[in-house]
Amino acid sequence: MKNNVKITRIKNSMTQEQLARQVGVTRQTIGLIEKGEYNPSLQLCINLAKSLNKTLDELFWEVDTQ
Amino acid sequence: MKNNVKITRIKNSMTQEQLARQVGVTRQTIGLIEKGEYNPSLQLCINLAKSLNKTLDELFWEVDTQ
DNA sequence: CTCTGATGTAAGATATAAATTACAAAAGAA
DNA sequence: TTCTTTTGTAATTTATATCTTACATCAGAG
Repeated sequence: MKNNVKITRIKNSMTQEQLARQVGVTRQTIGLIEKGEYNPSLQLCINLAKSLNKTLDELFWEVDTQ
Repeated sequence: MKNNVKITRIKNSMTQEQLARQVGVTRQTIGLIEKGEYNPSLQLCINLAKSLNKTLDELFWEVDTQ
């Protein structure tokens, strides 16, 4: 469940708390997603992508190989 | 939760049952996802994309506007 | 018409994403 | 050093995705 959420969030100079509020979840949920320990819902992934100005593919598609 | 799963599955000449087995869920789950009534997990979306030879964006990103 | 494969859908059970609360541990600013 | 912000993480609870079983429906083949 590796992804580019953490690196993208930091590039956007956002805290976990700020991102969490924008997408409507808690800071802990963001932390676990960044750590790769959650299997988030599609809707949350879409909200994350929009908040970070990325697409689903850029955040979650074949992250290991890029 | 609109998506392109159903049209892509039909283009690939697959039944719900065949797709379900490939991605490791039940036929009912595929049916509900195609109907837009589920908010599937990211891992399931990735499995669907790989089984259908598409990316996440092609199946789930801004489906309403394309 | 019947028969079969494919699909729609519903009820109840289970698994797990996500919330809530809480506390500890970093890291930076003063 | 202390103070504050940010992050890591754990326990418990809640919400919901998914499974299981089941039955109805629909389309096509015979």
